[in-house]
Amino acid sequence: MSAEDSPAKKPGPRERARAQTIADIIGLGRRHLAEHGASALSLRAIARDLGVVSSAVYRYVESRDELLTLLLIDAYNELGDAVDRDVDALAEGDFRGRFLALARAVRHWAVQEPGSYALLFGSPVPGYRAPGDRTTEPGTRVIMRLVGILDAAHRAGALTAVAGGAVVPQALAGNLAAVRDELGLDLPEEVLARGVLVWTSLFGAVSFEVFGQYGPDTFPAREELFQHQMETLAGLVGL
Amino acid sequence: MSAEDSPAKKPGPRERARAQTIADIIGLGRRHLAEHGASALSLRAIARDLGVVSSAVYRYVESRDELLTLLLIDAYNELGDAVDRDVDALAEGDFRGRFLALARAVRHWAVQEPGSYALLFGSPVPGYRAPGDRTTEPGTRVIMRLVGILDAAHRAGALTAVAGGAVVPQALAGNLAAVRDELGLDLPEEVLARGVLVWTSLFGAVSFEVFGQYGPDTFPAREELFQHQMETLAGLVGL
DNA sequence: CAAAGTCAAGAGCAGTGCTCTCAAAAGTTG
DNA sequence: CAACTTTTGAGAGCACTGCTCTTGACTTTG
Repeated sequence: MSAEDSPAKKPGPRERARAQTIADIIGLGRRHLAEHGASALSLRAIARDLGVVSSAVYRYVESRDELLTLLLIDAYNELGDAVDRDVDALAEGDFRGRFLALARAVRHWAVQEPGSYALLFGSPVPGYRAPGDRTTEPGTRVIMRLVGILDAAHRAGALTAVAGGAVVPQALAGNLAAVRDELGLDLPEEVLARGVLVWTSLFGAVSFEVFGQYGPDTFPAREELFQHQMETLAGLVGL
Repeated sequence: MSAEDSPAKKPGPRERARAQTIADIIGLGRRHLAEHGASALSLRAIARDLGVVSSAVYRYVESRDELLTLLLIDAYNELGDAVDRDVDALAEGDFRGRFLALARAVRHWAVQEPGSYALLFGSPVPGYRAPGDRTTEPGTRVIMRLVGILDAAHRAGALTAVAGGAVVPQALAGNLAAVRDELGLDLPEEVLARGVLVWTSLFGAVSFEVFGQYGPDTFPAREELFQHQMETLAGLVGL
């Protein structure tokens, strides 16, 4: 975090070259991620592609885990940017449209970058634990955006009351209230609970597709399937 | 593949010992899976635990991928058995109860065997592709059971009509009709579509929990959260 | 211009999947 | 029971992995 403690001293030709090399490594890392999967990420292979001996890479990246962290942050931010872009393209008051755009953006990015998606939302990499202080902020951008849409819709009175809501048990209501207070939201527990369900369901649907859980040709109309699922989920929270 | 062409000749002391050794290897494999993750599965480590040199293991398991396949089938069947057990414990006509039991069984097994769960529903293992002819049958047991419950409920007229159903687009309706015919179901497209959503959402919720997507202490009441989510999903399909 | 800092290379350690050869053990058969 | 056949385990070896350490060269800076 406090690596460059001098906020804006002078870039210098050296740090520029160094930053460029690190960026190249991340780029190659993403390619390897997409082609061979997260846990097959090899610093040696990256060094080869970089035209350099393996040990040289350690000058720029502390370890394989460090590279994984860099890729994690990079991927989270790319996903977050993609979501922001598509959501912001719609009117602020178009809550349902914004939710559907968010969902489509997640799916689109995931299908296009299955390796990175697997790193973020797939099985945890065996010996690796993400450093929370650097990954939580980028890692929560999508859910923040999602609850933001819900909250805005609720504040605008645009959420239609949903029927057949099961009661939220005491313990869960407490957790939800804590989340609401921490994020400064205005949503009732029932809506927040359904929002969490929508969140997990969205990624469940995307994961099924990206990880190949559907049969090879059970759902050729995957786009339509996903769209229909998201519309159903939108209805579930009254959007 | 057609190793034992004589269906039921004589077990023989040799094949018995061999089968036992393979069973031991699978058992150790499952332990390693749980402790170090799917892609860190090492035949050499298993050989060590087995008290044998690495090359000896290849006498029993063709390759690392073959062992992965064996573990995959084993895990699918364990999950299937767990689900069957819990579902069958309830009356045939208790459709909603059976669905909730199925969901709880999936979650329970997943939490208890995160390694195996990750192998089945997490990121695909880099160089590995499951042989469909041996894994599809055990791999579809849960969804078969789920649609079975839905179909039975529908045939019994126990599915309450759900409001606000988005229309199922043409292409998707075709896919769903094909699935329905192939499985001999009686469900209308709208219900089947929602059934698929429930399916993916169930595993989305479980994956979030098992893969640690929730913050470390955002939802201490995970049991209640899951239960509430499943009840909401049950309502979604009219159960 | 020389000191300080940075860099790539190479050797080396311990681990991996997998193949091969060879001798011992075990079961099967006459 | 002895001879034969099959199965088994051990060991060496290949190519790969992450990572560390030392060495020599190169660039930037005071």
